[in-house]
Amino acid sequence: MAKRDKEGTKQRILDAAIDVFSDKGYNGALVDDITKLSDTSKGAFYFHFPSKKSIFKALLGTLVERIVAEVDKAIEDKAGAELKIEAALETVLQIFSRHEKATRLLFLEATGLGKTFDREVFDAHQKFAAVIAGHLQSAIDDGSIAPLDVNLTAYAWLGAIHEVMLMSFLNPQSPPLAELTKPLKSLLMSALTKKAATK
Amino acid sequence: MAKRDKEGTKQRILDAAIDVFSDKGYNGALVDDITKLSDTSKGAFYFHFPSKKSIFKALLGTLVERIVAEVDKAIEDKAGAELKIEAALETVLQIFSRHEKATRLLFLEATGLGKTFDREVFDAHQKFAAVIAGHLQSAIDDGSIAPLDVNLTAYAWLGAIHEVMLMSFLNPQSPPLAELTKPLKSLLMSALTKKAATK
Amino acid sequence: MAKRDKEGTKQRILDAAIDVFSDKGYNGALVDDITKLSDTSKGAFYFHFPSKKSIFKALLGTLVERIVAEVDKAIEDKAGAELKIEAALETVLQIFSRHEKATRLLFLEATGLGKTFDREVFDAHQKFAAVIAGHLQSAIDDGSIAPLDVNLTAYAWLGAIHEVMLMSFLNPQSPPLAELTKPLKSLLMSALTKKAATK
Amino acid sequence: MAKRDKEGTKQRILDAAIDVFSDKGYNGALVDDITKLSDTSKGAFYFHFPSKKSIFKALLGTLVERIVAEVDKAIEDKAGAELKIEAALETVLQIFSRHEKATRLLFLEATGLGKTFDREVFDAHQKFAAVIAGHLQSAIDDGSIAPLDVNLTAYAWLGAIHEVMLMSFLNPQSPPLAELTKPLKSLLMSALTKKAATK
DNA sequence: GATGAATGAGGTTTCATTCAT
DNA sequence: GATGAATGAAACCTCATTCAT
Repeated sequence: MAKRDKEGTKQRILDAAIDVFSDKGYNGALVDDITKLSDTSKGAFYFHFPSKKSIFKALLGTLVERIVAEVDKAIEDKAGAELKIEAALETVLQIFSRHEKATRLLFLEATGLGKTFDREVFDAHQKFAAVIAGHLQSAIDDGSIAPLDVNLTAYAWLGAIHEVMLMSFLNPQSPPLAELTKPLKSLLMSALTKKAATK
Repeated sequence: MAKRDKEGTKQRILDAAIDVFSDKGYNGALVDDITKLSDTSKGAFYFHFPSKKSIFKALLGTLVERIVAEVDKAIEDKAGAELKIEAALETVLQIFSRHEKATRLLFLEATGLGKTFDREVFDAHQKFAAVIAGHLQSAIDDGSIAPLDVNLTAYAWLGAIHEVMLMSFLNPQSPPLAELTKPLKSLLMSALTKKAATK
Repeated sequence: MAKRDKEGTKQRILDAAIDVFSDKGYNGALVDDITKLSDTSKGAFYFHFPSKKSIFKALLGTLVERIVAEVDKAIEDKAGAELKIEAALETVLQIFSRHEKATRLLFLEATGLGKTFDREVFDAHQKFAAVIAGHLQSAIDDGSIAPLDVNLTAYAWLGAIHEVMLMSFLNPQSPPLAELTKPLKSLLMSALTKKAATK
Repeated sequence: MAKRDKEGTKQRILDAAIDVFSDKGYNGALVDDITKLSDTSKGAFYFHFPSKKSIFKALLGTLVERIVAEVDKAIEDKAGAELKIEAALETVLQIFSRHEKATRLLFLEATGLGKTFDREVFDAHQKFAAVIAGHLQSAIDDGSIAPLDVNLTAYAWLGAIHEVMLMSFLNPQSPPLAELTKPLKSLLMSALTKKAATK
């Protein structure tokens, strides 16, 4: 009906949904908010998605994959450089701070919904953790760092990142997320025992 | 059902509210659920609290203070021992895992509600962070550990703890939170540079 | 419990009720408002009155009688003077403007309650009309004015008075009720054909 | 029940609302009563009106305008005849007695609601008074009647009409409003000093 | 006589979902 | 495919009334 019909109604709805959900939380977001923002209609919404729940789940899945893919690609490019794990960490932080809304949605709004989305939240977090854990493991395998519980560490890192982001969102006086990236990376890295490139 | 208990009714409502909110999330929790569980009535609920929002806020405030107090006391007792900061960390973890419901409420259910409770969530997290930051600072001051950004570290730790707890809640196959306590503590501690009691 | 216990709890409640009802209307007035303003309690209220409805009815009856009595007495004193009917009219207007709250309650708040208080409202208006009609009749009987439908005239006058009062209450820029008294009296009187004291 | 009528639903709701409000008063009228009588649904009601208050206000405004317009038109037609003011008065009375429900709503049910609808009630009465005052002024201007306070007179007349209507509604034994029309008109007219068509 | 915590029926409003067009 | 008026279950909250103290 409007301008760029190119983009496709479904995509416009999905885009609007990210904004609305990340702004108001799952329950606070009305289907009407989404249709208004996307300049579509209730009918269009329910033509493309069977329910409000379903679009939220779709969003969770999609976003995780999209971000994980972006992280993977970015690391791949950067690799070879210093400690791969450091690159991974930096990339995750950068990408999270770039996709602020999506991240907020994945880590904040998706939580606290009772048992409704437990499965999806768990999966999402797990996928991120898997990326981190994978790179940690490689670093161990190639002897860059001393062995450690990669799983626990991955979740701990994820949590640390999440919390720092949360506080930066909530605290208007906090420095922008971008500025927190470097010190946070240092902090997390410092927990690793660097195997001195012996010899 | 009768006029019993005197002050008891309000407390019973608060207790029930913790259970219901931590079980179903803020929006999923019905005022009716709370009154049923507390064996009171809608009227009693609204006599003691002006709204559903208000009891939730009251709960957030109360729980933070209660837990922070418990942590403080526990650390005080233990103090003198090894690295105080280690005691603090261990205590936090223990207490969190003991007050599972309250913690779940503070760290999970209170999030994802749009901007409704931003202020309260922020305050709650800040108070916990302040405890951790405080002990980190003392450790720095007395030369136990090398200087670092105590604030950032406090939030990172809080997030790490939170995320590990979250995953342990969500993943039925995860080991109980209690078992994760020790390794998590080690992980977090390892980020600190212990000033070798030189010489 | 409070100061002038002399006045009696029941009376304090009745006084408060006039204020609250005339301020907020019947439905808008809460039993709690009345007990708060009278510095008593729900228990006291329901000890003295079986229901909210009942105190309102009691009030209607009481006020009408009190005001009618005051009018009667005032006229009696003044009588003999000029046209009795003019004295009556002036008195009614004066007394209404003195008991603004009671009047507002009787003529405004008591209306618009569906059929609930129809009987009482009808009675109240009728009693006032009867006073006016009575004096009109006397004036006719003693030949001061030409015969006319005293009943219809009485209601018309009552309505005219009521409406002028209403507008003066609602319109903040209206001159005070007291100032409207004289011109209104003239207007109403001018509808009467004064039998020139012939001869 | 279906999607029929297009614009019809809103009008059906408005029509039903007039009936219900004039029957039960504002507070006594339930939104459910209105939806039942209009054979629609709660959803339809709240789709068209944001609140119960709002439909009531809408009704007040609409009805006044509709009736005032009808009066204006009727007078215009009749004009030229005798005293215009007499035509106006007769018309108002006729129309009021024809729109009994609407009138009841405007003059009775809208009152006694505390300060909630003061503004609207004031406006409604003012608009009616303005019509009357306007015609009175013309009569003065063209020399038909002697000068007088047109505003005060307009309100007094409105009140007289209102009260007579009210009593006729409340008193089951009262003659029908139609029969009261003529005598009331005479009464009100008799207050005017007819400038003898001199010479 | 008085208190005020407690009751619970009932009211207004919300909002995901449906469906005729 | 899209529209948006309509549905109605369900939620939050109100407030007259009760009753143990």
